[in-house]
Amino acid sequence: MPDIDPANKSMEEIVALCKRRGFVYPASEIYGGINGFWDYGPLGTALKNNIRDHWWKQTVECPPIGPDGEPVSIVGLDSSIIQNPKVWEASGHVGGFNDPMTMYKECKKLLRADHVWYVFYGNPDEIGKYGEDLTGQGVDVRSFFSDVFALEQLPPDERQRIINEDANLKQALGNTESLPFLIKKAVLAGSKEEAFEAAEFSSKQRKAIEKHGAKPLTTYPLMVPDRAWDDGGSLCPNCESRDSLTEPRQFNLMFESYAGAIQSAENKVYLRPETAQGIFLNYKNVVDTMRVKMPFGIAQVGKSFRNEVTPRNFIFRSREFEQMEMEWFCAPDDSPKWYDFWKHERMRWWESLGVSKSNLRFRDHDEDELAHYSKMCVDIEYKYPFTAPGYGELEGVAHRGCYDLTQHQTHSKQKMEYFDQERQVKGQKAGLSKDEINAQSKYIPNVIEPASGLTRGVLVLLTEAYTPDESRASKVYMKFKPKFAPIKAGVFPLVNKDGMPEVAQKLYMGLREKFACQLDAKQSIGKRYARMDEAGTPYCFTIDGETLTGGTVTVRDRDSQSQERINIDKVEAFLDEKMGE
RNA sequence: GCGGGUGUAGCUCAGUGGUAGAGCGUCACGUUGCCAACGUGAAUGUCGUCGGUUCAAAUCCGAUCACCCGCUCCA
Repeated sequence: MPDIDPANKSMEEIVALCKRRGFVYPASEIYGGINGFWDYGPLGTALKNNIRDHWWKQTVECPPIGPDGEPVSIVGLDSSIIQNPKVWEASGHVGGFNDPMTMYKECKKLLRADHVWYVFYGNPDEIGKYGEDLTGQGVDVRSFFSDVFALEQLPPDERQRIINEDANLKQALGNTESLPFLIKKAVLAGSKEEAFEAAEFSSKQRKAIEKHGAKPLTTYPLMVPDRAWDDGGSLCPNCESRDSLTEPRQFNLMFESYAGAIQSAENKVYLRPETAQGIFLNYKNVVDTMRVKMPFGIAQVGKSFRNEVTPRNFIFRSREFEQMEMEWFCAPDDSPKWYDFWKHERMRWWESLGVSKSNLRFRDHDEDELAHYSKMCVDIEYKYPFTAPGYGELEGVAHRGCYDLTQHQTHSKQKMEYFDQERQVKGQKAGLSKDEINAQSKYIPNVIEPASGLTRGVLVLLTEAYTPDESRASKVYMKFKPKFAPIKAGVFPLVNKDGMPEVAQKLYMGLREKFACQLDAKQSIGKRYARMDEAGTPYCFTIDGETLTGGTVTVRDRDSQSQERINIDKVEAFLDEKMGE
């Protein structure tokens, strides 16, 4: 029984085999490579295409049966990588996710600046020198903090009254994502405990603050995310050194380019960081032209681009990668049912690729790590050699609510509402009022998004297939499920004479019309088997003396290395059957 | 971004200042009777790149790039 635990597989050896056998090459290698990019060789391309085709077939052409016993309906799409830049403003990718990073000079710990809280010691005049638009909402920081500190002196009831009357404060408090909201809520609360409650700090944030709180602070420490000042009273949660933060650096996570020959701010465009937005952009087109009705899905496979801070771990995190995403549109009140359905459906799908159950798991996201768009999210994780005994993300199934369509409705001024006629009819039959019927049948759909990394899928199948075996000549073989193997069969004359090559040639010519296969008469039979083991070819057909007299060939099984004889006329049917399994 | 490590033939690696090496693989020819058999022969390198020191650099120094490990990030 081969060892299937990725913890015992060496990433380095997998990378070496990938190069040696033409699965994955370093990109632009002859120029010294380029950080974060990889090229897929002939076998890697075949493997990737096999996974992609299977996903497309199982998602678009032959989708599963839904939880109600009805077949689900999903259509395909191939949207442009470059879209109107407003798309990324609406989606929140511009602005919201250019995470600034900051580092403690003392201990070299790197942090996301918005995960750092800065502690002020309470003198509004001091703070005044940072007078700038801290809030991003046109609120001058000097007067803002003066206001806040003035408020702090007042009894809670009085504070609340003033906030209610102050349009500026109200506005700041209106946006729950905004910085002033957190600050003000924290400051205006009556105690530290209350501040935590009021500011709705997550457990993680709380912990960081608690650590600061161990130091002598004023009664109401101000936790200001998103900004660093060299003299701003910061305290490293790691080494507890004071005031040693560097200026936050802007990390631009989207690739930029210019549409048109002249580079200027007006024609700046972005390479998409996810395929999903292309689907949302065409949601209306699909509804209007494809006779789809709720619930339904739109699927897309394609390249995406992210300027990862640290591309690492082979093709696991590269800056150019490929996604297989499906956006499932449904009525809001049906969304938990579909979230649950797709969560389990996607896990089944990965298992159907031959990935061991023991190497896969679900991981539900904590509330405080959810993305801006997401209500619920679960990752399907795989135990990669470089994460083992831990796991790393392979696919995310996110409940995106109506976030994206609402955003696009707001930004584009195009109606994204769906009128659900089935619900209308149902309402009429139930004798509901017109208003009630409208309320139930008019809605912006909710979206469940199973988004998997195709290139991560390649990595998983490579890892999963990689099987060291000291007992065989190649010392290792790639145990792909036959359906996904880049080469399905080898055809070998046992020796290159006595009419065997001619028979092998004939068999090969027939098979190649249907299967990716290779004819090989060179060198010893053992070498040929060994080569096929490393390429992961599941079956090898060998023409020997008996073929010439009895019309049978041997089939050599990659995994067991055992042989059986079958009639040469049955080879195609044999492969057909094995590929279907 | 930081710290550590590595970089020599397709792969694995030896080579600590004096002519660029081995094993495996690849290719050709011969052989072959089911698991990298054997014989003969062949191709393959700006020693990651750039610069410096030196009569002389794969080797010493500096910079840079890529990969690996750890930290960190990953919408």
